Amino acid sequence: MAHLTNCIAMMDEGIGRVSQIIPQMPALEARLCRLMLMLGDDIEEELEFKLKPYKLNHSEFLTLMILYSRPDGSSTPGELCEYATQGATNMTRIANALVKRGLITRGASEEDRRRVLIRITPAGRRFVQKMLPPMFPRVATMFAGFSDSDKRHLDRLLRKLAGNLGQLSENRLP
Amino acid sequence: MAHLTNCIAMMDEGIGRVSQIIPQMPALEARLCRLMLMLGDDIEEELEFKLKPYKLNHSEFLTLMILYSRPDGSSTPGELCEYATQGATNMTRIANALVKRGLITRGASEEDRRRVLIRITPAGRRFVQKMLPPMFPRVATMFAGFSDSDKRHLDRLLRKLAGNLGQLSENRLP
DNA sequence: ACTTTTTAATTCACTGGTGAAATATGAGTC
DNA sequence: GACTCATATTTCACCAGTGAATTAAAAAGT
Repeated sequence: MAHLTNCIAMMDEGIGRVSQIIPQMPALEARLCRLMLMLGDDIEEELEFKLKPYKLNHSEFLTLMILYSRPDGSSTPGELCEYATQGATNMTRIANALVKRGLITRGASEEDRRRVLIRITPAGRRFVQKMLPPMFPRVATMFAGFSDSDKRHLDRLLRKLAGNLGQLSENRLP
Repeated sequence: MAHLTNCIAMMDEGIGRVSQIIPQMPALEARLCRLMLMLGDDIEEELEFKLKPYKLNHSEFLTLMILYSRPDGSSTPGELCEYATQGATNMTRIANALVKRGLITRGASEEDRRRVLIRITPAGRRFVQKMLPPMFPRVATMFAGFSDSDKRHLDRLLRKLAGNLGQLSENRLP
């Protein structure tokens, strides 16, 4: 049997038993939470698998895609940290790796000399255009059997969840 | 504005622009995929935040919870790897950490002497019972504003997605 | 104008997690 | 019953990511 299915079955039983011992637990919500975590991990694994032939990891890929999606193909480490949800430390490493492969360039900013300007190269663009299409079939397969309304529903529910999570994370910072 | 919301807005724009350049991209599916990844990361972050006061990380917590949820409170490293989706190497480290804190015990199995028997201690059970309830409010808040039907729908869609992902990961192993 | 504070990026030391090899036991087979 | 083969765990060397300190430049306060 598929590993994921197996884990989910085990999780269902486990949460069932725990909520018998501790009845005030929000069992349904905890289940949804665990499901989101498991699926997130599994999608990440799937993604890393598809990236392996290109010798990229998730965060390098994401960084490159953000640059690719920019009208001017450029950004700064700080901004990339924000959108790739990475620490500045790690962004330094990511940029090092991508520069070494000639997919991006790094140069000093003219206006603000503390800043570094990161720009995707023509080679970087070609690389993205070559590697992206082979990933499409598997992405499409992930949602096989989903009707249009299923997809819309899922999108709506996930964004709603995102709103709540956003509030939670704001409450914990200050 | 909340970081997550910001990232999602940026992702929407980015995918929009990329799918103009590469129209055969399954844009809606890619969006759902990215949403799942972002939310998964964010929920993980939220979880780790709640675990920090107890000096546990996600995988240690999950391992402890699996043991707690077992009728006999015991398992083996191999089985825990399977259900916590961890490599054997890391399970050794996790077990070391939990043994050192007196939350589990590790002993040789009688029947099969290759195996190691891991068992939650009374102290481990007390620890779980003390740390779990304070997490409930935030879990409940995650799904604030979700009707019962929303939750059922989300559960159904996530399990459907899990089924598809299970197939994908089977196809890539052999 | 000059000191203080803030912001951007990097470096360093560390934690968490992985793959490959080592160790040890059990199972199958001739 | 010795000989492969498979299974369970651990050890070792490495990769990815983080927090704290560092460097450098800009902005704000006086």
